[in-house]
Amino acid sequence: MIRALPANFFARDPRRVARALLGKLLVRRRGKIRLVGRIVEVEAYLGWGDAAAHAAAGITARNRVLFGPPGRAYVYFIYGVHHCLNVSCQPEGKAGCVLIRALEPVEGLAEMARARGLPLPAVPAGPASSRWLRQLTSGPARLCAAFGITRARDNGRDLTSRSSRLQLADDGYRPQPILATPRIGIRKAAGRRLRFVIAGNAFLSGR
DNA sequence: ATATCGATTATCT
DNA sequence: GATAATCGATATG
Repeated sequence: MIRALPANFFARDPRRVARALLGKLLVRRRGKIRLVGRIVEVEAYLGWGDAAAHAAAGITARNRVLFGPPGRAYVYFIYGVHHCLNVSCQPEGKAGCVLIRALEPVEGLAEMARARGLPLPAVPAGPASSRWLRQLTSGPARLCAAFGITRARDNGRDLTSRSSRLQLADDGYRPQPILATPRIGIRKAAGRRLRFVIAGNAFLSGR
């Protein structure tokens, strides 16, 4: 039994949402195909007093989703190449979000591989294929590619509605322990420990 | 094993 | 005109 997370789940401080999102599922429905990944790494970006957050300079054409209702997809394009997925937090009018940084692939692996431009593995199991599995969704831009998430397609999308093609869902899994570390790839506010991971999980981004 | 670099564009100064 | 919440390729020890 899996159940979409309701809007009120996201209507609070991004730090609490971030921790609560670990172990939840990202689900993309495309006709008969279903893509599913378990969230293992996230970062919180605050609406106020966080120099690294896109919301820091106030509302702009790009970041306006952050100031809207909770539980919406904020998708941005970066380095001229990549997309990244966030979910808006806090009640409407107050900014904040959580960046989804890594997933453990659960369902639709062949579709994800195709979307990533990766060849199917010659061997379906064993340590050789764990490297291949890690390539699929271990990174914020990788998971967007695997799930076909783009700004044009998904920015502003309601992730909480029953009919949404893209959802965040709970299947009852409760991870632990959770580790807090500094966020990745930012220059400002680099010391704050607002990255949260499932400790020891094999599908975290980076080294 | 780690380090550096290029890609390519939206956004903001 | 500079910068960026990244990735993958290439170079080097």
